[in-house]
Amino acid sequence: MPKLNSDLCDCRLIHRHVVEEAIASSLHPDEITTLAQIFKALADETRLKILWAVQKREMCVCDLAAMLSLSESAVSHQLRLLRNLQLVSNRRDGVVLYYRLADNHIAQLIRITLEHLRD
Amino acid sequence: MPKLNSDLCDCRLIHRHVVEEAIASSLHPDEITTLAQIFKALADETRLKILWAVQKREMCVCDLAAMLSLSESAVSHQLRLLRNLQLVSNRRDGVVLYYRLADNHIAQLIRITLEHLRD
DNA sequence: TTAGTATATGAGCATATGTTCAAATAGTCA
DNA sequence: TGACTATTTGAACATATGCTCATATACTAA
Repeated sequence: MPKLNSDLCDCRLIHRHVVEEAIASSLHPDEITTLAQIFKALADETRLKILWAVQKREMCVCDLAAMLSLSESAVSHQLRLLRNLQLVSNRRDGVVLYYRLADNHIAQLIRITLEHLRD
Repeated sequence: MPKLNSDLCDCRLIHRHVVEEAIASSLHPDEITTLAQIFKALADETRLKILWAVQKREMCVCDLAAMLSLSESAVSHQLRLLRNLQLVSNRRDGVVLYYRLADNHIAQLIRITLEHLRD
């Protein structure tokens, strides 16, 4: 947990105990980093569309490129990012790589957010 | 809904019906935009910390700055962004502005995501 | 092996983002 | 009114991001 060091902090402190309490109940730095990472993955329209599409059935890179009207290279770059975060996984069938959603939490997260913004 | 125009699309099409089905079940462009916007707001460690802090009790700008070890200007810029998205709201008491979470869905979203990454 | 196909990768580039700094507002209190 | 405080704002700057283009890799089939 981060700790308030009043000697090093030259900020004005209007409500010291509020700040101390906020720091005490703050999230673990690792959790914050991971949270931001997940939300970053979802914070792009191309990636959202990819994740939404491969949630239902697996798709290959050129199909995704056709669907998105984007170059296969652009799609491949985004897939690498999603792969690195283990949000998608792939299966090779000959020359073709089929991508699918690897983490059902993610689809759920998108669906929940969608419901919230609909009401 | 976006529509596949095979005359304009020069992409290779390995599985035409898969692409068409993906396009048919794709999200509305406005929904995609709003989704990305919400996730973008959550895709930054500073903003996550702010949202997490003001969910419990309202805090003023300088308190947040002290908590985050950031300049008040930096915090103010981020608060403006969150205000524009109506994720936080404020209350003035004399010279001091107190910020609080305006949208409980957001805190819920963070909590849900947190639970998911914990297991 | 060789040609061909599907995808991945790296460099480069334009735009977006987060912070700092200096200056502007807005409210308070003498 | 005028000094003071809390916050906002705009410009500037460094870094991050998403795409394109050219090239490399991996597998297939002749």
